[in-house]
Amino acid sequence: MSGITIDILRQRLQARQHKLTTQRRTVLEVFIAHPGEHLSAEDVYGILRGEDIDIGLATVYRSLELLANLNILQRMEFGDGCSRYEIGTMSPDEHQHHHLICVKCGKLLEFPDDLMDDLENDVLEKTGFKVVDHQVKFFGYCKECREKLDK
Amino acid sequence: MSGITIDILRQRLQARQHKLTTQRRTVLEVFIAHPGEHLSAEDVYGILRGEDIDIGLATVYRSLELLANLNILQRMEFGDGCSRYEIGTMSPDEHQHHHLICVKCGKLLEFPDDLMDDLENDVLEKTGFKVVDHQVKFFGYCKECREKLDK
DNA sequence: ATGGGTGCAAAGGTTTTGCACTCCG
DNA sequence: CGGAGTGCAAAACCTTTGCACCCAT
Repeated sequence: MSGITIDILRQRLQARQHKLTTQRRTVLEVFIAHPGEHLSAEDVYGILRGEDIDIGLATVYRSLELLANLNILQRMEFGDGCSRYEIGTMSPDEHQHHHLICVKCGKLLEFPDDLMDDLENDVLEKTGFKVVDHQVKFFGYCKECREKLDK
Repeated sequence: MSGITIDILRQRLQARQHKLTTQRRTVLEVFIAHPGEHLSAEDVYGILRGEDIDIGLATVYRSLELLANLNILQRMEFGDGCSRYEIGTMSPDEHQHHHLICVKCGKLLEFPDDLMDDLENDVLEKTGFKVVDHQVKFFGYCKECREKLDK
């Protein structure tokens, strides 16, 4: 449950004197309707086109960047040549997840985000760097691929 | 101390029946000569050009991809529009580092990689996914930017 | 009404690819 | 020698930008 709503978008846009346009609302709605997916600009564009909603690809790019700046979406790179976005959590306390990437089959799994607090406190104590967010990618072998290897 | 040498490159190339060319050796030497830097293809190309070494940009791209596949280089994205590479550690036991990215000034800091083993064991127990490598990015405010904010 | 936002197309930047030539094994 | 590897330029992508028009506020 992400907790992000159009109302939150409206509030954060207002705080920066930006306008709530149909396009920006629509882009966010795509992410609300596709929870857990890591969508690229082209993905979002395609989904909207499939719903017969007219929007310019450049506008999708601009909306994604804006939504990321508003901390509504989180931008990430999986090395497939394009940026991907995922709906972020509403509060920093809510649990995010790590990404597990199988180097054999390429599958992307998720894992609840825990145990990072100790590490972040350690960073603050030793460097003075105050962590507000993190992104963790694990590379390895998923269960299925490991079972195949064992054979 | 990364421990990666040209000999290791030779070995790993041989294991896959690939050839040790001057270009591949030269690209790796750039990383050996620039420890701790996160170089893009263009960076490597520029460095070699500055040393009057002739190499094609496409070859740099191909070498980087190959070296990453051989687990000699590690590929990473910092959201500046290009892939960057860093020399990897020779053994999984050697210590890597996390990346701290200041969202205010953009500075990139590093932090010794510890405390991840518990998390990786947890992943294995709960999902069957065997982690062999990880990449951690922390976003936040560096010491200098925090001091400026406090004023 | 007015300035920010959009759409389109063109430009920009990174990375990949086709093909003839080179050179490692 | 033979085939993998290289260099070059073109192509393929992803993303950004300029500008005329549109529409939230």
